[in-house]
Amino acid sequence: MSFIQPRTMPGVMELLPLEQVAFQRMLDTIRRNYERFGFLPVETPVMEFTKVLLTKSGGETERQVYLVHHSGSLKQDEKPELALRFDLTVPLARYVAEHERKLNFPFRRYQIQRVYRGERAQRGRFREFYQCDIDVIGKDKLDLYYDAEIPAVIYNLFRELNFGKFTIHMNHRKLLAGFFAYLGIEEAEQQMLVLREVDKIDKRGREKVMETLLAEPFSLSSATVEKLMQFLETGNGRSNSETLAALREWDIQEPRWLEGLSELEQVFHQLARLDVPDDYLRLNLAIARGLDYYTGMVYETLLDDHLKLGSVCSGGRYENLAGHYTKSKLPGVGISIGASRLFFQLMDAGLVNLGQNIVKVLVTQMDDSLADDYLQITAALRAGGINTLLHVEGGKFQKQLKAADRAGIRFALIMGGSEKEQGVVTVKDLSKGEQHQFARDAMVEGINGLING
RNA sequence: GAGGGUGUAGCUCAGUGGUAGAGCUCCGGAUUGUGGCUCCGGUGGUCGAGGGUUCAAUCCCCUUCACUCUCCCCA
Repeated sequence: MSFIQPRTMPGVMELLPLEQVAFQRMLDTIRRNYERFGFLPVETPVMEFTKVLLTKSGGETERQVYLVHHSGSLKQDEKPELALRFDLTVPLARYVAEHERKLNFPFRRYQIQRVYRGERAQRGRFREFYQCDIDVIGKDKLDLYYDAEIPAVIYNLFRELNFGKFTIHMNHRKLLAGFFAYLGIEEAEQQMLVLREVDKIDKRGREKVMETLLAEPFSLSSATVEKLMQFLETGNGRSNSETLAALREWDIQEPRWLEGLSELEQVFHQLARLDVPDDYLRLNLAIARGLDYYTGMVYETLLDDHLKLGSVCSGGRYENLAGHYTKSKLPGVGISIGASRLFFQLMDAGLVNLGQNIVKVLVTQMDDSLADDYLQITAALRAGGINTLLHVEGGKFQKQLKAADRAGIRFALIMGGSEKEQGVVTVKDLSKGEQHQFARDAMVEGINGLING
């Protein structure tokens, strides 16, 4: 008998139970913070009509879309009617356009679901992964306040996620566009290419990037490159307010520049009022976040002690969410956390605590003649809201403790003949090696005290 | 889409032209009511698959599959 090799397709993240517990915790924290800021949950189907998904078509995304058909449906040479979503923004656009009349604007939604991309397998890169998005969508216009609120969400969320110090890097697309126009680089396409090059400074080094920009196909003048670098490095060694002041000194009259600069000033002003400490924020003129549809503020969040992970949360402002589906103009601002990649990388870096089981107590079986008591104790603990497991298999007591320890169960409840006589139970805290005794009728309170204390 | 790398035990990897080892894991034990440490013992591999050279291939050659990395792009 030959077996089929049990394996998953590459590019999916399948976890062991305790890892899953840790991952779930992370998602819970994200959800809790999103809700605290008044975002409402939305879920959309994994599949959408291909027509709906591939509106903007072309380029990288289309190449990565999984098309779907069921076994009876496929007519040869016909593009399947359905496809798997590759992000949550396009489904959101469809959702908002479809339910426009029933939604309250500004519409705030959060969405934590999996998306699918036909990626080449690579470390930390998935074909199926979680995105945790929030967006605020306005009708016709959307107050700049929301652009400030976004970093406030990030700040509160990542504080609670507790991955150490982090920095929210911010930039403004209009400021960039204005500056490029000032440099004489008018075409958006060309700006994108230059920005992409600039984005590689960390990887390739400043000199290399400058060389590239001077050479074909960019062929920028050395004066232009000089100015560009000077601009991009404005924030280096400066506080955010100093950077803003330094930008003012350029004295550029390009309208987009002025608008971007003024918006940045307002956003930083409001962020201070929202109690987001300035050292968690950084006006970084060099970040440009790929996605072309951003038109205003852009955000990237980096963990200070793990810069290699890259941005763990990014997003920005866009002019019109659902132009393909409705006449209404729907500007928005939002962010996305790639939870699967983030979790995977944190696990890789040893930053995920995998020791904690959601099961808190293992009721051990010291004495077979007390089996009925163990059943009652187990039921009582569960009734008291404590996640409890009964080690019905019994066996050597040592092995029972070992089983609890290995499973990451913190407490072992022990009751042998002597406890039975005294009407008490012994609770061993395996994480500390301490033992406590509680009266049978006070054990729930006692254990809860240990869990919370 | 372009270019590299690697396939030997559950995991991480050694190794030799004469059909294989280590560490970790796992299982059992070290006086029968106390885990993690230590010690002892044990399970476990058609050496990715197919073909070729050879008396003989895990090792050499060819093919293939799988995995993986970089670029691209992104979460």
